[in-house]
Amino acid sequence: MKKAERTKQFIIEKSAPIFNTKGIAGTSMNDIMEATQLAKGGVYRHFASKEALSLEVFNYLSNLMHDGVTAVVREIPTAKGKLYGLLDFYDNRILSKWGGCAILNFGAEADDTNPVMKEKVRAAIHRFKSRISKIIIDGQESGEFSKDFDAGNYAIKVFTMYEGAVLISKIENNPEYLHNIIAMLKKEIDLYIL
Amino acid sequence: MKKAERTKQFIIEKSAPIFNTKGIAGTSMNDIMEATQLAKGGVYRHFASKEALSLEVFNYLSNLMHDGVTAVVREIPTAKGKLYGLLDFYDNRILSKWGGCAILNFGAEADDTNPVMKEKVRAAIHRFKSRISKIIIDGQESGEFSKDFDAGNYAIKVFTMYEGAVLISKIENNPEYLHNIIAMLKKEIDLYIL
DNA sequence: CTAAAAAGAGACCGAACGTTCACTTTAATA
DNA sequence: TATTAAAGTGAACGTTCGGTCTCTTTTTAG
Repeated sequence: MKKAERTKQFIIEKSAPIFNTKGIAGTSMNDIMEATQLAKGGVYRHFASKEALSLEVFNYLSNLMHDGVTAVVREIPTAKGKLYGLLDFYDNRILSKWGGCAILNFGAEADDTNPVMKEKVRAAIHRFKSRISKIIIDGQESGEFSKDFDAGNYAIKVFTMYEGAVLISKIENNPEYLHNIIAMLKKEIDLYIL
Repeated sequence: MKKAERTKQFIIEKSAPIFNTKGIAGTSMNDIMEATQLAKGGVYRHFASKEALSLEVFNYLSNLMHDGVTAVVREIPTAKGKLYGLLDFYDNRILSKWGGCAILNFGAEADDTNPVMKEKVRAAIHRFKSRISKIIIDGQESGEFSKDFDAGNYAIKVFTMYEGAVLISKIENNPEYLHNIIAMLKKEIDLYIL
């Protein structure tokens, strides 16, 4: 009863970097068997299909990032500090870890072919944007940020520049691109501090 | 002697939207046969492998965009006009056409697994950035733009925001995201007009 | 400790995969 | 128009794919 849940989680964790680097179509169940050292039946007892596993893997990666940011942001009192902390988190954790951003990898693969995954990615993007917007609006209400700070606009800017920077950094093998983009995004925050 | 080249080009053009939407791993040679109405041997006479075809498809898509921008930019005299024209081109052509941006699609799939494709994507990104930088520098030399306009920085900003905007627009089925990002990028140009 | 229930192993399935090649058809040349 | 070279066909190959199922092993509960 408890073993099953542990094994299931184990499979998800071992599969995550594989799906995130090789893609869903590019990952075979043999890859999963090799990574988990389980036989076919051992994997298929916990997941109905490769597609079901891939969905749980995306959930796992998405939540991992979300929870990581949550832990960082919770410890910081100011809105500016929260935004800086969030940006630093993405600057430091994404590139080296598990083959980059899951939203980018799964999103680019799924958008035209996989409506179920596409919806999951959509939800993850929404959560990402909402958190940034909320921090800004809270900061405005507490008098930390100017009312000119357009929360929605900035959130989208963070998302787009961040995803683009992850892409170019990975293709160029150079984390400086992401680092510079994060620096630009920080600079923009400072413009609206009262 | 001439037929071969025509057929080869025909295969590339028919395959391009398939690879761009389904990915390399997600595209089968049967898909290509169906799209071209050719038999296996008819395709394999012109391409040594699926991988070879995918590389030529990326070249084709990359050049298509590049040449399209070239044609637009050539007709416009001012640097500001050229940048606006370039941005409008990407705003209008990418989303509806063939499943989005090839750099994003092929780049996200290839970065961890396909060094040959990765290098091709790298070159395409470089060409993209170089063109934008050059327009800005020319505009500075002609006295149209301020020397404060950081060409390299802006080029990277265009690339990252554009790719991120394509991603979110596709996932959300809403071209407005890309449209708004293009508008933001245009606004930034205006800051540096003398 | 024993019995029942759950978890895992791995042989097996049909289908789909990328690729090859002997052959037929078509296009180019003289 | 006849000849020949090139282009295209499609059956067949071995492999790998995702997935199933029976059987063994391990865990859990009484």
